[in-house]
Amino acid sequence: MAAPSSEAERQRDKERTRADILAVATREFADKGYTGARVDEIAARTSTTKRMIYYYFGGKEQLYIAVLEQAYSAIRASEQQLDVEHLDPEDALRQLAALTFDHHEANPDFIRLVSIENIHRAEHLSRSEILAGLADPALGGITRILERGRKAGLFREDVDALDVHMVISSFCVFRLANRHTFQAIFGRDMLDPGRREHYRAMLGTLLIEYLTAR
Amino acid sequence: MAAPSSEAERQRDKERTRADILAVATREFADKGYTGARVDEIAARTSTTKRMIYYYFGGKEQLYIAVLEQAYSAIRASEQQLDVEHLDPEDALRQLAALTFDHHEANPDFIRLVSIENIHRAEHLSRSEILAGLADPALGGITRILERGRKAGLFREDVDALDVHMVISSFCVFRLANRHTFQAIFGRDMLDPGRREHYRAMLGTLLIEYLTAR
DNA sequence: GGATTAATGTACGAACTAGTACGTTCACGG
DNA sequence: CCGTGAACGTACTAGTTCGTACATTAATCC
Repeated sequence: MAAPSSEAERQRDKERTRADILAVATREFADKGYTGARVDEIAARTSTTKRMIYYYFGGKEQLYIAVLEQAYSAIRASEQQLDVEHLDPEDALRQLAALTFDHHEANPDFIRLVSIENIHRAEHLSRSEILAGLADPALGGITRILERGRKAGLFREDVDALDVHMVISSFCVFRLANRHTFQAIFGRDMLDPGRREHYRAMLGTLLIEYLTAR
Repeated sequence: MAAPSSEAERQRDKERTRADILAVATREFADKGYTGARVDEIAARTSTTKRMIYYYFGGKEQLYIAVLEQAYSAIRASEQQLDVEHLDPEDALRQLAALTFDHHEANPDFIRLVSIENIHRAEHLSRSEILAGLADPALGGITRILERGRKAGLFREDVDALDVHMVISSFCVFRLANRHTFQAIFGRDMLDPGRREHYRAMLGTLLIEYLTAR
């Protein structure tokens, strides 16, 4: 019975096992934090065993770093698909902000991982090798829009792309990351679909009014 | 040798022991997170023993809740001291934003506790009894400023106090809570003293330009 | 000033958790 | 079709961590 080496369904599959572990680990770490996550729990939810986690990743910490790297890479990849060069600066920025808004809302696990990593003072991310490639995708688009806007005399000069990125991120990240204490204290769910458009538009206007002031 | 019951230095002091534990626990929880914090470590850093943690607080979780409650109470108390009724709406809002900015910067442990509590989906804060008193101090000032600004025809109508509070918090919280990954990725320290005034003024202008648009 | 209780210290245990030693099975090249 | 190594499973261990039983000392009340 010749081996069906033509992929599809093999009993032993390096890639699939690795991906399975990584997916389960992502949920577990995002859910419980690095310290709260349990290797045994991750193992139990995979279709393989704990032994394989150590076989493929080496240990809990390396697994966590692999999770972080995959999560960041996925987000940045989707950010790079943005094309707003054909729009005028104001609309371009509104588009970009709205897209980031959508991205964050669609990826709550990523936001949680970022929060968790910040609790750990980014000690794992700092050691990661993918670090170098993360800044550009996030800033490139903003930089070009800002340049065009300034050349047209529309935008103020005392703000750089990183500042703009920070405002966008603050707004989008806070809405997800802090929604639980916010909800507990103020009784408002920042993710309520009925308020979604309000916030999405608000961020764009906030940016534009600030950048075009005077 | 009659007892020096006139306070000052007693060997056994309910209040002092409790306060000591609470202070040490605040640092430990803010530093390591709820799961990462170690009861033994907290005990070791107090001038008393682990036994006392269980004697006064009952357990790790109750201690954590006590830490949360104290931290929130302290912050809200300082917020209530704000008095900007004598300023015109624009300056009043700028003042309020700047004060929040300063508060957050001065209390990094509080910000970390909030992040940590959000990772746990506010399950502890939700059960706390001080919850009811937290919303008002944070919103009262903004509500009054907004009202005055609207009556004067200065401010837009489609934004409420909670929205404004959210923008202020996003900005201030993000700057502290996410500074580590931000620094790792972009190489910029959002807490750099040289950029402090820039960000502090930026938040005020951001709000005012948005609220007074058109 | 003796009894009572509040406050404190010590030593220990039961449960959990990351990691590993060792054994097994499947795929694949020759 | 068989040897070899990659992929996988089981059972265990060493160390940690929350919590407590038990013993003790200081303050306070009558």
